[in-house]
Amino acid sequence: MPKLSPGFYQQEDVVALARQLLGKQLYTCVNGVLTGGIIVETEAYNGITDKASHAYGNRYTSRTAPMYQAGGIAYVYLCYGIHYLFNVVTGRENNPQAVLIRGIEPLEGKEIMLERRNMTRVLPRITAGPGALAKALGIDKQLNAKILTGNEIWIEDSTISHHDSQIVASPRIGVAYAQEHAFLPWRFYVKGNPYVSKLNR
DNA sequence: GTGCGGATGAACT
DNA sequence: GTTCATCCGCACT
Repeated sequence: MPKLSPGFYQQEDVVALARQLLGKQLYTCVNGVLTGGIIVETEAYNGITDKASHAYGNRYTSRTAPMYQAGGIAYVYLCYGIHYLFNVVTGRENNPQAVLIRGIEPLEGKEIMLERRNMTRVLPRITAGPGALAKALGIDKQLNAKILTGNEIWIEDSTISHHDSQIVASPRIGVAYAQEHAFLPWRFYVKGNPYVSKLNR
C-alpha cells in the first residue's frame, strides 16, 4: 500500500487522527531489515494545552523540538531510562501535537522481532505496549525526527476500516500527573485485539 | 551542578 | 498487586 502523505499527518485534529491511525501499517527498515505491523492502539497528545503532553505550556527544548515541526515525522524519546517510545508528529509547524503508537500486530519480519525481543515464539507481549513495539521494530533515538515518507520508518495506508463499534476510546495510560486531562478519552484501540496493552482499561 | 521523577515492562510475591 | 531496572530531561540553584 502507498505511504501516508504529508497531508494526512498535517490534519489539525490530533484526536481524530489517532483514531484514523488504527489499522494502518507501521514499518521500519533498520540495518537493511524490514519489520512492520498493523497499528492497533494509539494515544493523542494535544499540543500546548494538554497537561500530559511534553509540549504543554509551549515547552520547547531540544527533546521536544521535533513536535514543533510540521506533521509527518517521528518523535522518539527515552522513557524511564529504559524504553524508547515512538510518536507520530501531527498538525502544522509550531502546533506541537503527536500520537503515541502503543500497540501493533506483527506482519513482516517476525523472526527479527523475536531476536530483538529475546523471545522464541510470537506472544502478544512482543509488540503490545509502546516500549515493546519500539524494541521489536528496532526503533531508538537514531530514528528521532526522521520523516515518515522516507525509507527508514514509514506508515502505509490500509484497506482495513474499523467500524466505530470495533473501536474503544479510553483514558490514556500512565498520565495521572496530568490532573483533569488524565481522564480525557484520547486513547484508542481495536476491541479484543491481543496486541493491545492493558486490555482491561 | 544537583535532584526528582517519568507517555514502561518484566519479574517477582 | 508490588518492585525495580536505569537514564536523562528538565527545573532550579
